[in-house]
This record gives sequence, C-alpha cells and structure tokens, in this order.
Amino acid sequence: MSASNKPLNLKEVSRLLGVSTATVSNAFNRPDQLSEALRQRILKESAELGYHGPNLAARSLRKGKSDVVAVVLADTLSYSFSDPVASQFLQGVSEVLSHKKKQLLLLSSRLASKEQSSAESLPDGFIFYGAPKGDAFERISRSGKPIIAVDFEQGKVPSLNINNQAAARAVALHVIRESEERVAVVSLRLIASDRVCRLEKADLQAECKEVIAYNRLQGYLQACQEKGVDLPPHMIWHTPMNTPEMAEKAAYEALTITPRPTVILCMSDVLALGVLRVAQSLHIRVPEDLRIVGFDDIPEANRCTPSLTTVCQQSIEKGRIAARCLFDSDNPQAQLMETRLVVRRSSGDTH
Amino acid sequence: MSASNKPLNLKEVSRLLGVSTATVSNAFNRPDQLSEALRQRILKESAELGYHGPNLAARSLRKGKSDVVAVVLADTLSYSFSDPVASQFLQGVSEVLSHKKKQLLLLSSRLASKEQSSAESLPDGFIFYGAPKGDAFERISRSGKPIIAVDFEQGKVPSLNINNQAAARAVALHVIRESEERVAVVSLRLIASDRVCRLEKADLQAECKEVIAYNRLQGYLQACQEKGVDLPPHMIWHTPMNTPEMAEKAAYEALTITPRPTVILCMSDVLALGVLRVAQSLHIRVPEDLRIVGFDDIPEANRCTPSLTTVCQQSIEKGRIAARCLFDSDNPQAQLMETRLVVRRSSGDTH
DNA sequence: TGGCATAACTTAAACGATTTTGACCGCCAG
DNA sequence: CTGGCGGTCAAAATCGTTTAAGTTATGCCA
Repeated sequence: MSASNKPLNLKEVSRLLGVSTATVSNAFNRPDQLSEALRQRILKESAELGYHGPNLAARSLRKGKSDVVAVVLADTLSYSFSDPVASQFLQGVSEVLSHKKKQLLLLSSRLASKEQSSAESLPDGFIFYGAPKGDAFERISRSGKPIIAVDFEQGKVPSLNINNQAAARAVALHVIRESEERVAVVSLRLIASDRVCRLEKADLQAECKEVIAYNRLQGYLQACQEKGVDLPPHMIWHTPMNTPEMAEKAAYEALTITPRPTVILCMSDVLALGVLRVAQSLHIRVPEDLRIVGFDDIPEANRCTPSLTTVCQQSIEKGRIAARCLFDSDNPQAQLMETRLVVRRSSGDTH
Repeated sequence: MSASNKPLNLKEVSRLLGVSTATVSNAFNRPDQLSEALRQRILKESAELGYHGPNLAARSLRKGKSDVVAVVLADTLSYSFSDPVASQFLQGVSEVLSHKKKQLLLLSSRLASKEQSSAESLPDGFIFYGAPKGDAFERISRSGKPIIAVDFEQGKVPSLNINNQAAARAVALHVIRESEERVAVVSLRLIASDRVCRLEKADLQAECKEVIAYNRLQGYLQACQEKGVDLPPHMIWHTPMNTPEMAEKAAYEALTITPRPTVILCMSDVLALGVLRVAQSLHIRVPEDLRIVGFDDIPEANRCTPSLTTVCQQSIEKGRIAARCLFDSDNPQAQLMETRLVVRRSSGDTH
C-alpha cells in the first residue's frame, strides 16, 4: 500500500521481491510457468509495492499486439458523438470488445496522416465506419492487420453493409400514395457544397463518393418512377451535415414553396426531426397535410410526435457484428444486413 | 508505392535509404536536426517504401509519453454510448483533444483491474467521468499522471462539478406551485437495488456513493420543505439505470396511484422522456394535468412534445473544459460550472 | 594558418517488457 | 554411483524507437 513516486517497472519489482524479471513476467502472463504459491506471493506483493502490471507500450512492443482495437470514424470524433447512429454503432462495438477484453481507441479518418500515424501502429485491428476521407485506409489496409469496412466497400477488405437503395425505395413506396403526390427530399451530404442548397441536374449525373446518400437517393428516384411521380433536382435539398438544424433550413425552403410538398423523404431520422419541427412551427399538420419519413430508426424516432416512419437498420447489432467479425477469419467477404420498414405515425394511416 | 508484406521499421528504412536511424527519426520528429533537403528525401522515400511513421508502442516506450488521453467512464462503454449526456461530454472532450493532436482511448472503471491495467499505463492523462466503480481511480491517481475528476470529488485530485443540489432545488421550486401539490420523484440510481422500486425511510438516511442522485434528491427535498410540500420516501421511485424504459416502469406505478401526483421531478431528461410517454399513453395531459421536469438539457428535451423544463448543465462545454484543464497546471483545484434553469412547456405556464 | 563555433550526421545506450535457452536441484531407475 | 528427468528459476537477446554524446566537415575570424 505504499505510495511510490516514480512508477515501478518489472525489473525493479523483481529485484525487490528477490526473483528474476522472467518470473515476475510469468506471474502476470503464464501461470503455468511457476508454482502457484510463488505466483500469488508475487501478485500480492507487487500490488502492495504499487506495481499494477506490465507497461502496455513495452509489452505490446515486445509481443507485437496490444489488445487495442481502433474504430476509425469517417468524420471528426466530435461529430460522431453527436450522431445517434454512430453512437449506437459504437455501443454495439464496445459491447463486444469488452467481452473480448479489448480496449477501444477512437481515430478519425479526417485527421492528417501526420497527426496520428503513430497511433495507427498500436491497434491489433481496425473498424472503418463510413467511407474514410483521408488516406488512412490506404495505409492501414496495407498493414496486414485485421480490418473491416462498415457502410462502404473498398478493394478486397471484408465489409458490412445494408442495401441502402432497396431500403430507401421501400420506405418511399410506402409513403407515396398517388402520382399526383408532390415529393421533396432532404438529402444527406451528397455533393461538395458546404451549404444547404437544392441540387442541380448535373449533380444527379456526377460521380459521387458519398455512397450512402447516393444509394438512398437512387432508391427514392426509383420509387418515384414506379409511382409515376416526378422528382426533379430542385426538389432535392442537400444538407452538408446530418443535424436537425441543417434540415430546418432546408425544410423552411421546401415548405414555403407553392404548391407545398405533400411528402418529404429524409435520408436520416435526424434530418426528419428537423423537418418535423419546422412543419410544427408553420402549423402544417403531420401526417394530415404533410407526410414525412426518415431513415435509421434512432431511439428518438419512436418518441417524437408524431412518431417517425423509417427504416430500421439495427445500428447496435451492426456494431456487434463488426467487432465480432474483425478477428474471425471464416466470415464472408461482404456481409449484407437486413433492414426493416418501420411504419409509424408520420407517414399517415397504413393502408 | 510498393506494398510490403511485413511492416517496415525505422532501422530497416534507414538501411534502405543509406542513413542512420537517428537521422530518420529526426526527420520525423526534429526538423532542425538535419538539412531540409535530406528531410524531404527521407519523408518522401520512406512513404514510398510503405513506412508510415514511428511505431507508437516503441515511441511511447522510449519517450515516456504517448499523446493518448483516456476517458474513464463510470459505467460500461456500451451504456455510456447510449446516454446522451455522456455522449455530449465525449463530444466536448474529443473536440479539444483533436485540436491538441491527442488520441482518445476509452476505458471503463467497471472492468476488473486485471483486464485493462496494461492499457492504463499508456495514456498521458486521465479524465474520470462519474464516480468510478472499481479501484482504477486509486491506482491511477498514484501514478502521478495528470488526472481530473468530473462529476465527483475524491482526494486531492482536481475536479469539475456542478452544484447538483442547488440546481435541483431551483427546478423543483419552479415547478411546485403550492403546498397542496402532490410530488413524485423518479430518481437515478441511488441504492444498491437493481430493480425499479420505491424508496424506504432507511434509504434516505443511509450513506450514499451515488453523489449525483443523492445531491439532486437533497435539492428536491429542500425545495419541497420550503414550499411546505410533503415528499415521503414511497413517492420516490428508484431506477437502476438511466433509460426511458426504467422510467416507464416507475411512471406506470406513480401515475396509477390515487390521488395522482401533480408534479413529477425526474433526475434526468432521459427519465423524463419515459415519464412523458407513459403520461401520453394514459391520456394524462402535460402540463395541464401533470407537470414534469427533467435535468441535463439534452438535445431531445427541446424537441419532444411537450418540450421539457429542465436544468442546462452544458455537457459539451464540460467535456471541453475537462480536456483543456487536464494539462494545465495553473487551474483551480475544484471547478464549479454554472447551471441554468431552462423553462419550457412541460412545467406549465411561466408565472 | 590555427583555433573555434556550427552544421550535419552517426554511434550507441536506454526505454520496460517477453521469451528462448539453459542452469540448478533433488530424486529415481538402472 | 550415475545419467536422466521434471520442476523451477535466471541470463540474455530482442522488440522499434529516441536522444545524449561523439564525429566529421565546413566556415569564419584573428
């Protein structure tokens, strides 16, 4: 119980206990290499000296593994913590990691490689969540360490995805009733613009790296076509960030044009919440005067008024699966998770 | 651009480039120690070889620092990601850390020390969020590394808190109008029980390690006393976890007794959301028939219907301050952040 | 020219663990 | 008596860096 000033190391401890460093190391790592009595003595007395186990840096340098897993987030960490979907994903990941007794290091693919390339050498495995922005993916995928790509695909790396297009089509088909419907879309980041704006014709044909937004939009367009509804680019509002505030800006614009849209397809629940709020402030009744659908099925989607019709994509489970697959060699190269249409109040009566 | 099988190390790179290891190291760390021309050559060619900077384990072993900061969460990581307040706190922390070019490692104070004591040796500093459950705090506070205690106080460690009692008193005083009021409380974890239950007289007098819940309860009790309202233990519902589901159980019980409470004081917004939902399902009008207040001011508190009267405790800013203070030696030992009463719809008309 | 500071690198010793190899001790079988 | 064997423990090499100290080479001034 004595408090020491400088942290002890294993060598010092072994000296004080009168045994070799190997023996102390074995006491912590390989119980079968020494008598149980001695092991207990070492564990007990070293703790009393203030030694709390081998230094991670030294240990992982020597062993070549650290029991640390990194989740590399597409956006800044700060943003990811504010996103309910990312939080749920991390919830699932950490649930499994704690069972596997692994630690969680959070990195951002946004960071200049310089800033964190050292940190990238520590983890034993990497979970990339969302299409990475920098060149971190390139570097790390060369390292030979286990890696999994979630919500995007790249090269030969194992991946975990949902069918965004099919799910978006399904929810749109549900909410669009007739060909006279006036449909607007509030889109996740899709183009380079950093402002809320309407799309232009060229945007729809351009190459797009934002696969999630792109695929969901394709689903919407497909559904509209099937329903005989026109969805021109200027009825698609682009938001650079997935926040209710962005959606509010878009919704003010969309809901003040004449004739007003009868349906708004939102690429995320977070966006839908913003739209909902604007509708309320404009005294537009949902779902009577305006039907709204979201995507993701975050917890709040079932609590807000009216509750949101949306697509459940099991974000927590996605995190669990990603973490489990990371160290399983015998899992399929590209996994596709099921999604489910969740019908609630915001899309009007079920038919 | 050549893909190598085994990751290169600095020594190997230096050999291939025909310079010493020190020079390569300096190229990465100390630009002033070599000519700019050579430095550029080394940086360029080593990247082409597939070397992406010094190994973190080796570097931090040698330097004694890692540029990693750990946030030690009181509960499991998994739980913390589901808690909006913790997420906001982490958002603030990560915002500052990314500016300081530090990485974020998440640990749980719950984990048996055995599981992660190695990981504890890596970080340069520790942010303890919430009163820790295990003995990690003991161990780490002895290490001499920078440390800050958030939402609790312990020993001589610098801490960051709000005045929970005063804030709880203020919000209770606001919502309680007259001495005839019937008040119920939905409490955060306060006692050892793992079920939703009512408190008993003994619980109010017992020693309590859950300082947040304890202090908020003291504030409620104080306000009741000042208003001349009786708040007996059996009108205080205990929830073992901060989730809407727990609150729903409590609220069903509380709202089906006769006479029904006129005010429910919830120790968190998350709990209040559960109560709100039950009130709606029982067709009890809020705020007309029942007034509800929360605590924390999470984003959803301003989006739900009716919006929640609550206490704003600036969780994001709290995270920022914690991260900033960690490495500032000249900050006060115990900081107290301001809170603010936020009056919205759920507490009825303002007077 | 000599002396000396300075720039540009190199050498080599840590950093704190893990692990292979081998030493030592007692004991039993041959 | 001795060789071998199981059970323990110690010595030393090694992991990939950083950095203090040392070595040249060069420029500058008296």
